[in-house]
Amino acid sequence: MSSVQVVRMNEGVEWATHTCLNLAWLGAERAVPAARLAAFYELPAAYLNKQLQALTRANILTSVSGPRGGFRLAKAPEQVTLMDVVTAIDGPDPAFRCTEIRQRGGSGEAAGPTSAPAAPCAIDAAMRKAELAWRRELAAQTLADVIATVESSNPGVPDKVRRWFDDTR
Amino acid sequence: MSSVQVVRMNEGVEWATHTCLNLAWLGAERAVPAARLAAFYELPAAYLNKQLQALTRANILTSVSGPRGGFRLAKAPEQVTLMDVVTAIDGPDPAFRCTEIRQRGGSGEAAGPTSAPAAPCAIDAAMRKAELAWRRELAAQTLADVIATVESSNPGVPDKVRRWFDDTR
DNA sequence: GTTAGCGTACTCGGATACCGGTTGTCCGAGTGGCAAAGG
DNA sequence: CCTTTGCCACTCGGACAACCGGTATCCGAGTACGCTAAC
Repeated sequence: MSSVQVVRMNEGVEWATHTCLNLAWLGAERAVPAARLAAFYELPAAYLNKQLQALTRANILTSVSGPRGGFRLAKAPEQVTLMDVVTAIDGPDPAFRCTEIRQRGGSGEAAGPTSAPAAPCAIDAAMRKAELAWRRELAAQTLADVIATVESSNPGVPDKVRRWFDDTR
Repeated sequence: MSSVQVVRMNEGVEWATHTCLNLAWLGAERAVPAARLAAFYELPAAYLNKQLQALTRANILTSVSGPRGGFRLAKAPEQVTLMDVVTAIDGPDPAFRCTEIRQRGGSGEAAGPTSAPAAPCAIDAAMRKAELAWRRELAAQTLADVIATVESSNPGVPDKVRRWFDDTR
């Protein structure tokens, strides 16, 4: 009843990040269709396609249409931060939106000339500060960092990925 | 089209926090009904009531029924962090939920005995790290800190609040 | 005058509808490759 | 054998529907106050 998990982040973020990792392991030479990328994780292809389009708009991937087409990384993994990916999928807006309710009702009118430039909302500032820390932490981690972590704790993964995408040619 | 602001936080967080500030300025002696607290910001009373119930469940407020009833702060403002408020309203679950898609499809079966205890998901770890920074920042700010900020940049506010709640007795 | 009892009005609390947005799906536009035909 | 040309299959891209969770609302349970009436 009370556990309503509201701050939920878009689920496509997980898909997009994993897919970016796979694309990095496969190299930026050949393009991989969305359908194949989706099949690797048994995801709905059309919906993953939607996420990849968002990544393309954000210049994280490049897309090429037609046969032999697909997606590939637009930059080196060192150049793409997790913040970039999250922003591309989840949008650029902050989680906490100050709607300035303090200006309404009781506090608003009674203060004579409303023109008094109210100081910035302290609550908004505090929330913004916390979100900034979150963004800074996300921006500090690149795809290359995540790749390094995976390869160190699970060295076989890159080969396995390459093998799978080659076999099911 | 692309700007879909997905990570949005529950709007009630703003209402709840502002209301907590007002309750702090009014003192913890008398209880204030949800209807009056809502009227101050011209908010829908029944819905704010819902948020205040959540704060009560989290032991941030105490509620008393009947005439002369209402809500009051359960602790000193120094004892309540913004993290407490956000958790009470938005729920305790993290924004990023790792669904472990990496276990499915191509990577899952082919690795012989699936029993191999896969290392923790690196993406999940990175996201969790960022969220931890966010939580730490929220936990570092108490209601008292926010109050101090407001009173320093806008000294008249506390009196104005008290006056309004006294006048509309 | 005092006190016990009752009615009433006010408040929280949870159960109940409504709506916007994420999730999921589909079809059209564009493009490169392949094959066949002609030189 | 080489070149050209037309067709076709494959891919992205954005438009369309469905389901879920936040938004908003309402009515019932409980309580303290105030009034009345009896002692």
